[in-house]
Amino acid sequence: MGRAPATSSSSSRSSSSGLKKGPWTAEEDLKLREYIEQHGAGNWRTLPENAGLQRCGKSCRLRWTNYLRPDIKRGRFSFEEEEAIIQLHSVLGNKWSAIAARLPGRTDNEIKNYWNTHIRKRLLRMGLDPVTHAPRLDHLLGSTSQLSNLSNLLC
DNA sequence: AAACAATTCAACCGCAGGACA
DNA sequence: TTGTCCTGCGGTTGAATTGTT
Repeated sequence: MGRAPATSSSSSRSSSSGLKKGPWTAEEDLKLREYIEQHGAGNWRTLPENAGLQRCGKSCRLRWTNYLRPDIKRGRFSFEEEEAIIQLHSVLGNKWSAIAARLPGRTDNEIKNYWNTHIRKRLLRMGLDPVTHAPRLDHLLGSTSQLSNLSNLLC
């Protein structure tokens, strides 16, 4: 293994190699969409140059898979979808791509974001551990001091 | 209306692993 | 077997948006 990253490690919005970073413009979206519709994705590394984009292939692939793909279902998650995510997460854990594969039209990135911003908090409010889905011990005991007392007893 | 805090989510990074020469 | 290229994944960041005081 071991090679230079495909993209600049700089956090600036345009790398020293001349590649653009940050939010995509409508014009860039159009270029990428039209290119893939005509030629297919093919090689992501060479796609930006062929499509006339000042982006790295990785950025193009991410934009396509998470936003531009025609089969993506946008908008809020339904109650059924949310329940499905919780159920799948209890079995698969943080395997977001595996969960996304079972939810047509949803991307792993979208599910991961939704989990971290909505579902995780909902489970915590319900007194459930978002990792194990089991009732939280500290929540049941009501305070951290009681928890430390318990751990002292166990030692 | 303004300032500040909290939340959301698009986009990034680093790494793992498959394919291939 | 080893090194390189490429793709895909999970975790994280930070700008934009929304809510609260």
